[in-house]
Amino acid sequence: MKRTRIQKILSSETAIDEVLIKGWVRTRRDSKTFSFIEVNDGSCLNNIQVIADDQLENYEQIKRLTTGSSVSIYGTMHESPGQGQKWETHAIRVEIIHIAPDDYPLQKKRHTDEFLRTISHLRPRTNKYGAAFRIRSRLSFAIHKYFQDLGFTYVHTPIITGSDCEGAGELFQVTSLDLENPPKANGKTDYLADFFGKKANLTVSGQLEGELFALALGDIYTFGPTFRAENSNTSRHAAEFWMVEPEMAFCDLADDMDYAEDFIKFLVEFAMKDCAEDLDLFAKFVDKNLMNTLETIVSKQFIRLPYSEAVAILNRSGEKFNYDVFFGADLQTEHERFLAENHFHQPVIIYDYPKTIKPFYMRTNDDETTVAAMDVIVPRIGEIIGGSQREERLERLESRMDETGVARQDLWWYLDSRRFGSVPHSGFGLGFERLIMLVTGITNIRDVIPFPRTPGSIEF
RNA sequence: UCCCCAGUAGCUCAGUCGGCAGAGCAGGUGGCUGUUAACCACCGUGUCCGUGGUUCGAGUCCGCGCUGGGGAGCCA
Repeated sequence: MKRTRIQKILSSETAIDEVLIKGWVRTRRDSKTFSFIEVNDGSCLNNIQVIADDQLENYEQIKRLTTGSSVSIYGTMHESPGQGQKWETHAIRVEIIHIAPDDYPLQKKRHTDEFLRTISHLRPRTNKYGAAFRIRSRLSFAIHKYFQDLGFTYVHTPIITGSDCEGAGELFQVTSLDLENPPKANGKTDYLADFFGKKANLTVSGQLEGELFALALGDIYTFGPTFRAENSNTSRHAAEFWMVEPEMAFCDLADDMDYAEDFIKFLVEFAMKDCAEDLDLFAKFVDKNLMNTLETIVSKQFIRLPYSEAVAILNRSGEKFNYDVFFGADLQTEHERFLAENHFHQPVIIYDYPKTIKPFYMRTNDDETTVAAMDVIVPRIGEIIGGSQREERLERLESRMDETGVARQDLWWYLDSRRFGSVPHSGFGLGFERLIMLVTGITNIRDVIPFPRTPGSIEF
């Protein structure tokens, strides 16, 4: 007999005669002539309540079942006379697979997120983290569903890259050289002797390669791990994270913003429908205002605000900021959060930033001072998407590279895309962990990724 | 990298003015009960993060370090 997932049993409309349940004991309560065993198998948030009668041959052992122990239970399904659950299982046979000793670190009561982070190998066994990682899985699927249904092509851009000028932060170097004793040429490390014959790094973005495929396949997206060696110590940054980067040919900044807004709305709505039970845990215990926030995202049109107007609003606000706001200054977290949380109370897309604060590949606007860039700012998280229309005009692109100190010869292949059938195109990057934070109300990025990598921390 | 806060039992925390280390939960034993963060009684638990100092005496005050958290920058 095959095991039945608890999710399937509990969601059943009609009684299932016989079931084989395999899972882990969450808690046990003894009565006079029987014992209630709560079993969870990870397939859903809820446990199934098993009634183990004292007539069972191994009842003495059953009474020693501890939290965390693994069991296999064969029994019959019945409507539960008690409150709190529709179905329960009356055990015919309880096989104890493994008893967890009493130093099992997870207690039945609440633990802090900080403690659970020190036992990341066990935290998926808790309600909260089980729910978070089920949602993470469903949202991964939703990303593919969204783009595949629109006819986008999924592209696997490289993880190891030879270009160090992708323009987004510090890089992790990849090498097969012996770091204790590297080969030298003219007193310097000789990268000709390294694995690829030149310096290599982990990718900080698949965008540049993504553009090449958009200019061949039309609409593409990437979804994969991304690495930044920044010494960032915040609740919103990790050294290894997952990013979604769509890139669309024949697409201007307005279309780009339309996609970004529609995409976020789709994902939030998907989670609300598809992960209702898990989401309910977060609405109850993590963020009481979560459902309001999510409803607002789905129902309200995002505010679209040129950077210059954002600066004007901030200056008019009378709010005291730590950083001054003026045209040409990058908007700080405090400014973005003020706009999304205090001023508009909803997601805001800020666009047309001064070119002086943006990278070389963004398209220069007709005013010659701004570029066709956009950031999507959401309450509580801040920036969740950053994107732009790309500079498709070869001469403009080359002069921007010269201005910003990016060597043309290193990106000859990128420039080729503007040499042969160049077209207007746009794209953006969405931080997947930040999306999960938005959807669940979890406030630390370390708690939405199974085994977080941050400066000084790579356990598990 | 910078600023601020914290570190006491397996977990969550209290610890007054510098004077013998203490609760809840978890665990054990017994009881009660179609229970559901079950309940009641009893029992055990310590490198007070490390290190140096001040003091008759330091969990408590001071210096340094480590770890964790919050905020900022970098960004997704």
